Amino acid sequence: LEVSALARTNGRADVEPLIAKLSSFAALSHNDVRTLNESVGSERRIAAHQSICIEGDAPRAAFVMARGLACRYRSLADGRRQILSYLLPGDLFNINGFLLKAMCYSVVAVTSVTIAPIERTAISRLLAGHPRLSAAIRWCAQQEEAILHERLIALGRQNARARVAFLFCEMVERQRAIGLSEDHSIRLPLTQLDLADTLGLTAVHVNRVLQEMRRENLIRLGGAPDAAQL
Amino acid sequence: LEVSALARTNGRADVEPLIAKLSSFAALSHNDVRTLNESVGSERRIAAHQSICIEGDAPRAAFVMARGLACRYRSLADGRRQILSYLLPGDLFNINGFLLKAMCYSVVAVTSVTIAPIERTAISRLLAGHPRLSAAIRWCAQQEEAILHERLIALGRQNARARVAFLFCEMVERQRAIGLSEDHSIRLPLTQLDLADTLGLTAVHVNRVLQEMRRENLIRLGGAPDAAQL
DNA sequence: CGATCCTTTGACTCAAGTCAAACCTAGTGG
DNA sequence: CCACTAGGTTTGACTTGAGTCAAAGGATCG
Repeated sequence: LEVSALARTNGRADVEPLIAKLSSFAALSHNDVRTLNESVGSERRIAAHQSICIEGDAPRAAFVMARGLACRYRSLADGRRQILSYLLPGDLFNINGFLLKAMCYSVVAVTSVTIAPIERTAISRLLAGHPRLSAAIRWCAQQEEAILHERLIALGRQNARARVAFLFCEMVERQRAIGLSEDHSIRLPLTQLDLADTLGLTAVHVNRVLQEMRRENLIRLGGAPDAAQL
Repeated sequence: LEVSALARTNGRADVEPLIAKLSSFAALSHNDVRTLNESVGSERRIAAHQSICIEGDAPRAAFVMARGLACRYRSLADGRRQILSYLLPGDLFNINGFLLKAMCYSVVAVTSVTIAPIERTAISRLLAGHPRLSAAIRWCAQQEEAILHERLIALGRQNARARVAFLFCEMVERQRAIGLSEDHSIRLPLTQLDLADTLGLTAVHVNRVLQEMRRENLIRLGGAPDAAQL
């Protein structure tokens, strides 16, 4: 919010990843694409570890992720937190946020992130007047729900090893889907504490599981040090 | 909304609970109510423990819960299962189901249940042509997402006691919201195994927690034996 | 009067948490 | 350049909440 000084251009933001994602549901018309482009405001840059919105705030706008990695989380009274989901380029969030009085979770940038706001009126126009876009967006929501379900199953019924494996697979699949990975290696700029807060574990235990997996050559951590972000 | 009293026609199903729920988001017009009534088909009765839909099936129709208690769940390869959410009267499900090729969870009736189908075409008509209804339905979806988030936090970061407490509170609140409970006592026709499958625990451990809570008079299990269902 | 689910109990195990210290960067600023 | 920090990662020793197994009691219902 404060960091937005660096906002890229005067013009509209990059909705390329979103278009790519929606297209994999149904081919969008030229008109659909134009509508999308006109719906988003000028993009905003947010530095890593900066809050994007905070639990309890009144919902201000919806956003499209253009670049980077962010996560939704809730923090508990005792200081622990639970990460609820990750936002990758192309993800929409808070589309229905205006219907509630307050955000019930926080969103923070994990890496440096660029987002493109979508105004309330643009959302209404889009959902009401563009059946195909509207369906595509509902399709995204269904997918997010499915991911939440998967995570619930992981936390409820899988041990630490399986949870870690599951999260890695999710991230690989999602990054492949939006063209951020060609093979099975991804950039995953999360700390072990982040993983722990996602998977309902402690950082110490995540560490042990990761070492085990490395020892078995199930995963390979490679610090490709090129700073290219997500 | 007394309007709906006259809606109990011969053919159509009882959408009273749904109307009540949507109304708590925004007052519905006479027209909205009529539309809802016309959107649902004739109601179907489903006996306890009968499947309503099965993971992998092609989505057939959306439903409104009219009476009873149902749950969505996924079963794992090793026979265990995870319950994802409960459906109470007034809850919609599978509204966006048509957008995926296959159901990714199963739904089963916990008690005897009556549901009212909504055809695909009715959904489209409703979402496209009735902004207020459409918003109300999106609002419901937001609430469901919030419940999923709560459950995720419970499974990820709370111990058994807190998970049980959380689930009971959720059910009390939800039943009060739709007028199924006046005080803080509810009908919760779940076995301890159901609770375990919801909370990521074992039935044995749920049993121990429940006993502890009873000993401390935090809860009181009362077999009010009148067979009145949800 | 079995048969079938649930619930309870007890003894034992184990996956994951806790605590605490050491180690490793990468970044900062003198 | 180098000490100084501050996150993040490892390690080891110990604890504990929840799972497992197995058997015994209720209910409920043809």
